[in-house]
Amino acid sequence: MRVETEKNQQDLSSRERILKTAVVLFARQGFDRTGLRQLASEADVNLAMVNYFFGSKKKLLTEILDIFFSEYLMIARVELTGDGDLTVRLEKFIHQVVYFFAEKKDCLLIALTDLHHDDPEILEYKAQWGEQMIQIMEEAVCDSSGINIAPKLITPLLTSMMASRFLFLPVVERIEAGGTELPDIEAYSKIITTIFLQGITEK
Amino acid sequence: MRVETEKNQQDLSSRERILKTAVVLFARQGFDRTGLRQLASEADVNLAMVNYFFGSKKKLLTEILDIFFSEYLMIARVELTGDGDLTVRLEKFIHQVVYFFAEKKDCLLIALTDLHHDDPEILEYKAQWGEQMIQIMEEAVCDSSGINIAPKLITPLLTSMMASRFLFLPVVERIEAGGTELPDIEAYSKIITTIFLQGITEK
DNA sequence: TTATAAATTAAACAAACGTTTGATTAATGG
DNA sequence: CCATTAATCAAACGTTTGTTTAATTTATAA
Repeated sequence: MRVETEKNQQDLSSRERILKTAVVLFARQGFDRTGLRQLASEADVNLAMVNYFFGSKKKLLTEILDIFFSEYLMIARVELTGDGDLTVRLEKFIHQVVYFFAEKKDCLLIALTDLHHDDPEILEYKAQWGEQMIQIMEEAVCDSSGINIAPKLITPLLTSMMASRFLFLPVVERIEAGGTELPDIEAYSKIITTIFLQGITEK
Repeated sequence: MRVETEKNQQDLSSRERILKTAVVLFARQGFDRTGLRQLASEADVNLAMVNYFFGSKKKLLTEILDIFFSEYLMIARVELTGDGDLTVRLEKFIHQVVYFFAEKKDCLLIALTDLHHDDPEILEYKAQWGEQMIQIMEEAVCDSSGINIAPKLITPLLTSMMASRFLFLPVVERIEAGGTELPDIEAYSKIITTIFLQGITEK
C-alpha cells in the first residue's frame, strides 16, 4: 500500500519524501503504530535517514505539526483581526479554516489524536500554540463584541466544530444508514457558520 | 505515579483493578504507549493476568469502550426519543451527555484519540456504534422537525461540541493567558445548549 | 583534480513489546 | 477431606522498536 506512486515521489528530495509519507502514515495508523522501518520503506529511503534529517521520530512529528499549526494561526490572524463586522469576520474565518482542514486533513487528524498524551515535552509544545490561538480569539471575538464567553471555552469549541467532519470521517464513511449523504465542503462550511452564529433552530 | 492509592484499590478484584488502571493509563499515555508491564505493575497484578482475564490487550480496550458507548447510546435513546418539544429534548440530552462525559472523561479521550486508526477490526467496531447513534439522531432530531441537516453531519458535530472541553482540557489547563477561567460543568453544558440551538449572536 | 561536506548504506545495539507456558497457590463445591 | 476449578506467578518466547555507528558513495567547491 504505497502512499504515492514512485513517479510522484521520485522527484522530491529524500527529506521531503519522508515528510510527506510520515503525514499519511501517522494519520492512518497513528504515530506510535508507525515504525521507522515501514516509514523508510514507503518513502524509499534508508532507515537511518529519518534520524539523519530530523534527529528523532518525535522531532519529525513536531516538524509536521509546526507547519500545520503556523498556517492555522495565520488564517486566524488574517481573518479574525480587524474592525469589520464580527459576523462577517467569523464567516470568512470558518470558510478558510474548513477548506484548510479539508486540504490538510491528515495533519489535522495527527494534531487531534496523536498529540493528546502525557509527554510533558509534547504538552508544552501544544500549549505554546494553543495560547496564541486563544489570545487571538480573545482579542478579536470575545473582547470586541457583546459575546461573553470565555476564550478558553470558545476556542476549543469552534475548532472542534470545524474539525468534526474530519475527525469522524473514517467512521462515517463506513456507515450506510442515515439516508442522506454527507454534504460537500462548501455546504459543510456554511452549515458550521450558520449553527455557530444562529444555532439550528429556524428563525 | 500510582493511579490510585492501594487502599482504594485493594478491595477491588484483580479484573476490576486492571480495568480501572487501564482507563487512566490509556487516557494519559495513549493505548500504544502503555505497556502491559506498566499496566500490570500499577494495577498490582501479575503481567499474565491481563491476557488471562481479557484475552488480549485489544480486547481490554474494546471492553472499556463497550461500557462507554453503550451508556452514551442509552442516554441518547432515553433523552432524544419521544414526542416532546425538540428543543427541550435536546436541552436535556446535552445536559446529560456533558455530565456523563465529565464523569467518564478518560473513556471519552480514549474513544476520541485511540480509536482513530487504520485497524479494520477497530474501524468496524466504531462503525457499529456510530451507526446506532446516527439512526437515533435521524429519527429523533432530523426527521421529526424542520431541521434539514444530514444526520451524518449533525451527529459528529454535536458530539464534538459536547466533547470539546474534555478533548482540549489537558492543553487549556496549562495556559495562563485568556483572562477568564473555564466555566464549571453546569455553565459549560448551558453554553453548548445555547450555541447549538441559537448560536452565539445575541437575540 | 583534489579536498571537504553531504548523503546514503548495512549492520548492530539494547530495550521493550504482547503473548504463552507450566508450575504453584487459593478458593470452591461435593 | 478431597477433587476441581480459578487465580497467580516467574520465566521465557520470538519480534519489533528507536537509535547509533562506521564505512561508503555522491555532490559541492576550491
